[in-house]
Amino acid sequence: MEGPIQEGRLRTEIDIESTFECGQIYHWWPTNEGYATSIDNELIEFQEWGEGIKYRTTGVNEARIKEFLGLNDPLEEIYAEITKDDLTRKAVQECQGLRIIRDDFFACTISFIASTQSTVSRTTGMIRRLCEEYGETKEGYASYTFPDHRTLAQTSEEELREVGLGYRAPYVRRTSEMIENKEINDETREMSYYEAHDELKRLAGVGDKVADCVLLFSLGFLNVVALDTWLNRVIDTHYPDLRGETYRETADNFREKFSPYAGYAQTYLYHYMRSL
DNA sequence: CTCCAGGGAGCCT
DNA sequence: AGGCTCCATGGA
Repeated sequence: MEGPIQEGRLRTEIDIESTFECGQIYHWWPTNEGYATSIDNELIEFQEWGEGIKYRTTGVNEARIKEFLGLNDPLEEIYAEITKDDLTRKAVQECQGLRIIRDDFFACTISFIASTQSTVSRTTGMIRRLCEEYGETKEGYASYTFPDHRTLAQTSEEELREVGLGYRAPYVRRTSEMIENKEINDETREMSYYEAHDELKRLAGVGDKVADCVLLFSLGFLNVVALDTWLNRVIDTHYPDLRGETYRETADNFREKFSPYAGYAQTYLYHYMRSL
């Protein structure tokens, strides 16, 4: 985080408001003109620009910025694949420019462990306080880095509870410890979906839903869906034939219907339903 | 006061 | 494997 300030512009279709506020990332802060966050231990701020976005950063390179924001995802092709009915058409229409990010693995995992049995706004508060307490910032930036696994592994459960994690505090601590000690195989990007899913579930506080969030919002598995209360409601109300006996069966049915971009279908439906 | 929130772990059958 | 209960805590 010591490099010179770098600035740049990217011509692309993206709506940074929905991209940051749709519940796929929690370590972000509002600025006068846009959004501040961190990527891989460097700070960055984005704002809208006529033909796309502009940014300034302490050192994230452009390729990583494009990957982070999902700018390599073919939006028009994705829209064509996931608009299968009036509901998905409406969701795409209302959320135009929402992109799925590739968050840092550790930040994403801890964030979704914190999100369980809570709300997006409360989780955002927890994660912001966690970053403000254990991460780093720099003059001129509104954001903080996400604390590293070593730091959180060495933080006590009581201290973690003070940022509002509640009963999730021991999970955050234990998972940080497991990652710090390389107790899980970190080659998940090279694995099949089921293999990677089961590997992630070995982490403390990570079950089916959180594992799928990490696969989708960090590891680039765009055909993965996270079955939460909102998507379950959407399925029961609009796609009852997709309902299976188990989490896996239902998720597989949904994934098959919207393949190969079921994760985009899920994220657009989630954000659209929550905006009503 | 009760209920619910981007669920998961532990224990039981 | 599948079902039940408890887990903090803020907001409605």
